[in-house]
Amino acid sequence: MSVRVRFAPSPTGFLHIGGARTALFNWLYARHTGGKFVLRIEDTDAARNTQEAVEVILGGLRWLGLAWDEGPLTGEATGPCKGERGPYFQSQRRENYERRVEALLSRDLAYRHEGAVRFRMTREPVLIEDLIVGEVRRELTDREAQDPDFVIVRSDGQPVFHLVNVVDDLEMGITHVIRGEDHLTNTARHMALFRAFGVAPPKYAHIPLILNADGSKMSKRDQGASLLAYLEEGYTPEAVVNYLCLLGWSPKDNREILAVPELIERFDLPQVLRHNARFDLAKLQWMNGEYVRALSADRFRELCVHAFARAGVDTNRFPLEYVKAALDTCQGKLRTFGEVVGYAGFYFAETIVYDPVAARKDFQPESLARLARLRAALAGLASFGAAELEAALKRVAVELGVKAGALVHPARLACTGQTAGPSLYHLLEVLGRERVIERLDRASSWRSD
RNA sequence: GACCCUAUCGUCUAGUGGUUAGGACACCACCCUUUCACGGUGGCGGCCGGGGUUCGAAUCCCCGUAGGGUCGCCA
Repeated sequence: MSVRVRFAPSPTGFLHIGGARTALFNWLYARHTGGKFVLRIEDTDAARNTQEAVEVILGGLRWLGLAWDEGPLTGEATGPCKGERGPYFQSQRRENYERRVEALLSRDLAYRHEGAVRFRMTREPVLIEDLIVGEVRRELTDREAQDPDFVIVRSDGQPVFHLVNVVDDLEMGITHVIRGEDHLTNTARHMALFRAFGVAPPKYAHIPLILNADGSKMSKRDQGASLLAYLEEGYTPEAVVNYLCLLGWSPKDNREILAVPELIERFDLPQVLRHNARFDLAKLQWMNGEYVRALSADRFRELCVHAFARAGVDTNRFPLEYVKAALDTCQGKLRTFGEVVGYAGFYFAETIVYDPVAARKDFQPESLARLARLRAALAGLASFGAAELEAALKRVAVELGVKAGALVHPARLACTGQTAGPSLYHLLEVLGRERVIERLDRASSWRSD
């Protein structure tokens, strides 16, 4: 039997990082087993579902590179889809639910009550054979013991999650339900529903949840909970995928950096952990840095330009060669592209802002006097290349009887406003004589206040 | 309140009865170096607690404790 898994998000206008990982695990499992990955939109709650909200999900999955074999092609519920088991929007599957509810009603497996339809839930404990958690014997809670039945169609006629989820999984031929552990205890209801429809339930695999750094539940509003935020802050999808994989799954051989083909080859359900994991931004940043460093020069520049554009800096105002040269001095220095704006913004700023603490330290009168000597030397340089600049600076340092650092630090601050940045000599070359002289002159008139 | 899941350095994890409990991130120190980053070397740091089982428990069992989840006419 060929594997069919699905990701079934509700379009809330938001793609949770935990949801993204659920999608990833489903996708990896499908690719690993040669099965199909289905995307189904659970838009039963019409009020808060919009086309844009669906696009957020599609965009997020596409960014991560999680291509679905079946499902919507656009955010429009009545729009084009691929796959033979559609529609893939629950809002378009109304008749399926009605037909199934009728079947249950006719066999007295469900009943009408105050306008709603309720399912006759089994009173017996339900045994769940979970592929990750193992065997779970789910007993009724005290509230359920009083009335185990549950609503499957609301009095307004809208079918409820438990019903639509099961009907769709059944009709779409889903073989493995890989979802968050928050659904584990709901699974008893779902299995009972499958049995009521006369079919064996799919296999279940409940994956642990992703928690905040402090161990609390990561909800929508928490920092870093939105997948989109990582796109916006300049992370690469490869790094996010790699990091997300390592949350709740382990290749078990101490490897950390794993490319997608390798993940597909090695990922499997038995190695999924059983305990929740906390989201560690510092590790993601490190991992992203690993990927950023491995990027080609072209892709690196492209992503830098995007980051600047998002920050409102239009690098197109500058000559292409200048932009390329400027960004090339940042290669290997960044962890995320969001950082490039602060790191290399001085290349594209009219007037730079000095780090106040550094200015008090590096713009002492004696430093400014040395800077004046450096300015004179640089102004007369025949060639403004990094090698010549370095030689000139060191020559001036010798003449002044100071270490190179006594010139390097004030010069860096004067030209970039910062204490950290690209190689000084290279950034001076890129900036060019005119800008450099201009910035050295401006620094010379700096006064503490 | 009831039910379910879980528990190894701060974090992510390896470990499945005998290991000096390993790795990665973070942190600290030193080296490299024009800054930063990278890289290198070293360091700090852990089996939640208590009972068993066993010649021997991080590992198996029980009880606590803690964290998470669920018990909706939300998904």
